[in-house]
Amino acid sequence: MTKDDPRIYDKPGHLIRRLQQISLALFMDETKAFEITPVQYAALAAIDSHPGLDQTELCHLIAIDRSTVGDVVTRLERKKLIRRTAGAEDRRTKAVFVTPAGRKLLDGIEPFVETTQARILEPLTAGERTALVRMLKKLVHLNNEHSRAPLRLVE
Amino acid sequence: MTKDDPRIYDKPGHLIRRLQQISLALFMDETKAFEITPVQYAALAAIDSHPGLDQTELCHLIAIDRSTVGDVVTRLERKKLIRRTAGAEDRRTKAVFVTPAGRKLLDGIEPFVETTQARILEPLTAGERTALVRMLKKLVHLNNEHSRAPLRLVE
DNA sequence: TGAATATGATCAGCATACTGATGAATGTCC
DNA sequence: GGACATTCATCAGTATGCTGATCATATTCA
Repeated sequence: MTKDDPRIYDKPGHLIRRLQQISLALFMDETKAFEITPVQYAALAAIDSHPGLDQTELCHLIAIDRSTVGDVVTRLERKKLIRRTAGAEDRRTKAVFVTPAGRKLLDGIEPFVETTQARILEPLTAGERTALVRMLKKLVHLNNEHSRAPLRLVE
Repeated sequence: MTKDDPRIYDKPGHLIRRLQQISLALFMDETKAFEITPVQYAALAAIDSHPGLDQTELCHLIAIDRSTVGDVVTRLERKKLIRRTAGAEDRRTKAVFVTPAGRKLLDGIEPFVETTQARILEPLTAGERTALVRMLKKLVHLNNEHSRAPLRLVE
């Protein structure tokens, strides 16, 4: 048979889903010694750059849903990579901080994260890589408001 | 603050995750009257093109995990969009077929799926769109084996 | 001040994915 | 023919991500 169904293949949506699967698999393979997921890594790095931010600020920075950030933070806390304290001024908030163990993980994992990114783009030429990243940024920025968790930078 | 953390933004992996979020949100918005997800749509279209295929063949066609395909098929069956029968030759397998209701949905949803794809790529120029789809295909094909659910065409 | 509104965190429920295990049926090789 | 391996579907467990709701606290405005 081998009908290349045009309703599926060729579709950007389907290709994006596939690429996300592959990107995830490469990250997990490359960083398996650290037992951390891409989202957990993004959260940890963002907290490291913005110590004491609350969960809502965190989900704006890394563009994950408010309903998801609680779970992610709980897992990082369970692994003792971050700690959580009740907000000082606003008692509704919880401030998050990277622990020494978390900072150690961030230092150790960095070269493997770099390798992951290189492996994702490996099939492309140097020129294509630059063009792709440029277009991905353009798409993500200009479509930002279409996701429930739009990126917002902390002022 | 507004530190653009280079450990996150710029990274292809992060941009791909964001784009997948946006792509999903646009699909769900555009096709909400049909109450179907992108993966369910892909499965339905693939079954329509290959009547009677089994679940393993299906997951090779649309590149989802064997552990996931069962859930997806169950949901499509519950909505009466497909039906499942025990395999004739190999009694381990379950053959799947699109029902008339499923075919009707496929016909009705098609223009909305097209619109979704256009909305995803809307921020790009015509030339960029072609280039992006070409690069996505290249990445997905050449990285195919890196996902647990590599695409395989039915012979 | 006090009521309405907004916001932060959390929860329940659903859908997608992954890993790894199991049981049933099939195939292979000696 | 029978032991062994393989394959198909499924299940348990974990993680992400969404919708929509709830509760507590803050803020705003009449």
